[in-house]
Amino acid sequence: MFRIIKQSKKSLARCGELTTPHGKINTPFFMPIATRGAVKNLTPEELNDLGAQIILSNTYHLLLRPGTKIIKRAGGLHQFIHWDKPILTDSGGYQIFSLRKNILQINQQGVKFRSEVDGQLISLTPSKVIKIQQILKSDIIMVLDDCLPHLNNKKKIDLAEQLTTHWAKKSKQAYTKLFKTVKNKQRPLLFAIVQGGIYTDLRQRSISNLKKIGFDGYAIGGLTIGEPIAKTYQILDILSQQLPVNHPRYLMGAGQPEQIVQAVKRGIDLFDCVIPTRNARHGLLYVFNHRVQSLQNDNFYQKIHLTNNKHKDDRRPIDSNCSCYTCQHYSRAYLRHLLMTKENLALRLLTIHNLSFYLNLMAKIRQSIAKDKL
RNA sequence: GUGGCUAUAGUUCAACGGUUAGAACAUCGGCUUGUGGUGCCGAUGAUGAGGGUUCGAUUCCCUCUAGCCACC
Repeated sequence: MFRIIKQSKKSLARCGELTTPHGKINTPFFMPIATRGAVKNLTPEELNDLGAQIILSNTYHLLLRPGTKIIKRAGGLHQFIHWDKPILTDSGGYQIFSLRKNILQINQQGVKFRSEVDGQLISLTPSKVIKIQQILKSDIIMVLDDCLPHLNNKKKIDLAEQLTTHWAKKSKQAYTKLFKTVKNKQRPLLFAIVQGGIYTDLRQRSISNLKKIGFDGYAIGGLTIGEPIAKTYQILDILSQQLPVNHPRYLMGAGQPEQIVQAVKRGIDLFDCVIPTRNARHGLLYVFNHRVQSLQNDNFYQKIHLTNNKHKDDRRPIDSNCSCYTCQHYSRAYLRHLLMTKENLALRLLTIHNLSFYLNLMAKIRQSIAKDKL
């Protein structure tokens, strides 16, 4: 399922190969986000050309719309959205966090909440969430988890960790039952989620209990949600000592380019984040700083605010060293014009560039690990 | 040419005889971490010109200028 191809001699970074029903993924890898079944503004062909090996969709959002019935009739999510490579489906645990005010009840059984779409009462249980992801024909199934805002007191974080672990156990039971008769190669992977906030002892307890249950991969939740970044790295340092070495590790929701590099050095294999796609839509573009070769230096990239007046008549591309479609054909002046006049083409072209940057970053990371430079 | 209406920020509109003339959009700058359907925060920026009444006028009066409408 997961094979480590190269372990860096310099850090805990490693290159790996993750096998799923819809193909293999070379890690470390970044998953573009397709919450509702589409990476905003791009076609699957464009994603493929950019080098995307896997995308992330969201169980919660797809359950609300269009609903499992429609996707089931379409033959699964891959067929429905015309993407034949792997898909990871997030469980909806994060939406418990971000949509907290819609929650009516949360306990060992699961969570009850009002749909923000039409107000109807919806309940999710750990096993139901696994079942939905089976219907979607997800390649990597995430367990339901309880992710609290980081400012909560330790007692609450403690309870959320216990609840997450309890749900993980229920998830594993449901998963085992559902896929009992499925051949190994057809079987989706099941990932657990480590919680415990910024508390070392809670994180350790979380990992220890999840390892006992046993999962295909281990995700780290509840980080980069507002805590100081030094704290994030500190927790990652501790987690990297505890997580099973031969299983893939996924840092959920992070982050900025330098954060990805730092996490890779601490043994993380998978990432997802809204930053490249969302920032592209708001005119914040990422470019490599070609004078800085080492990814160890946080200045290896810079950000361009395309809406800034200084780009008004700039005939250069966003990055003259970038080979993406956007940089090959369009000037900053034109792209700024498209953005300022709200032409849809701007969103598409800028998304192409930022995802190109992120996917190239991951390729550079893999190359650096191969050469023991990271 | 005659009559009427209008004149406030780059634009569209508020306001009131009395603190520092508001808002939206635009512009300028920043933010966005498992995406709550293109979001959030902040900044710059105005009473057409001249005179009069008044303690005080963007507000009331007069003249000029400009625009719009109607009539000839």
